[in-house]
Amino acid sequence: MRILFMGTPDFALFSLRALVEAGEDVVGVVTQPDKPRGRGYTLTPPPVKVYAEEKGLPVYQPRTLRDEAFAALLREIDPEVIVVVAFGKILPVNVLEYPKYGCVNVHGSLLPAYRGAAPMQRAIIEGCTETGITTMFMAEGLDTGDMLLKKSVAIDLHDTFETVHDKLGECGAELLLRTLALLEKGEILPEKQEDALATYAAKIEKEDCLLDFSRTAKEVHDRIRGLSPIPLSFTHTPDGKLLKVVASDLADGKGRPGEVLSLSGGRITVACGEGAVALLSVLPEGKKKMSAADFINGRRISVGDMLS
RNA sequence: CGCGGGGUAGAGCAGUUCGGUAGCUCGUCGGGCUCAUAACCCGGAGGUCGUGAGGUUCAAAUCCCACCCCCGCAA
Repeated sequence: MRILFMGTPDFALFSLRALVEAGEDVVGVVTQPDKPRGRGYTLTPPPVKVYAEEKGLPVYQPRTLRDEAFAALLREIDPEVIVVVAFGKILPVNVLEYPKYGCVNVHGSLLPAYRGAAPMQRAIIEGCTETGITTMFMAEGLDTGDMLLKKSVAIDLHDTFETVHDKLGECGAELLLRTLALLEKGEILPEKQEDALATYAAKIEKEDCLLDFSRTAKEVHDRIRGLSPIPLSFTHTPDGKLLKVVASDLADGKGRPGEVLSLSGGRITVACGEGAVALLSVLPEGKKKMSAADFINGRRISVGDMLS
């Protein structure tokens, strides 16, 4: 099959790499335009572009898919199937309808749960013990298309966005290959989503990252790991400085929510509304990630301090 | 020139405003206490203070100049 791949970040790379390594006929890669990022607004290419160029694949970075220029490009490339993984743009109807085999999307949740932008993070934050990958045909609505294949992946108490992201990335790649193989043979049965059961995983906003220690220890811990290592949850030390939290664990103890209960064992134990969490690794404002032990040794925190 | 923080012993920091060759916590090494210990006590080692046969000065980690590197925010 002539495959046109559309994707942007690292998550999409798992799938693109799998296609390439499986010898699939990837005839083109569409990704977001380079964007100014980081200090000094350096123009940075998306990960998918970097990889695609390494492999000598044609890369396209249209500003919009909704013009005649892209329609013409599509006819020129003439894909039989379009694979979309974390692309970051909505596909217009004319694109959705173009390929003979349709547009296949790899989504990081067990649909219809967690439709939307941040399914992995939301699943962890909400304490799920299971999530997964769904491949589906793309439809006009947001992640509403008919489902093709599904595979679940466990989330354990110490998984983070990073570990789940990688597990699902690999799982997605594997499922994508199987989906395409079955699709080509016509041996796949699309299944409608039960819209009544749908939930949404909204994009992560800054306010999602502020820790609320009045919640239960489990909820605080789930939020910390669901946002680690990107973008990281945060709180503030008594001097008003930002303190991001990289890693945590559940702990024993009780006190006023946000109160630092103990600094022993290289752990910063903080009281929550119910129970306590131990901060194991942090990122102070203007500094780099460090262990809680290092932060403690620098004397930047004392027992009794309130984090907010 | 988007905003900002920083480069001082293996690690995390203080000291720089008011120049006078450096201190804290941890680690490490040795000794002690203890049934024992990641606990405690005593002692030690370890630093060209990012770079510059730079500038100012009797004297610079501390002031000035240039350069290199790291990081946070915002996108």
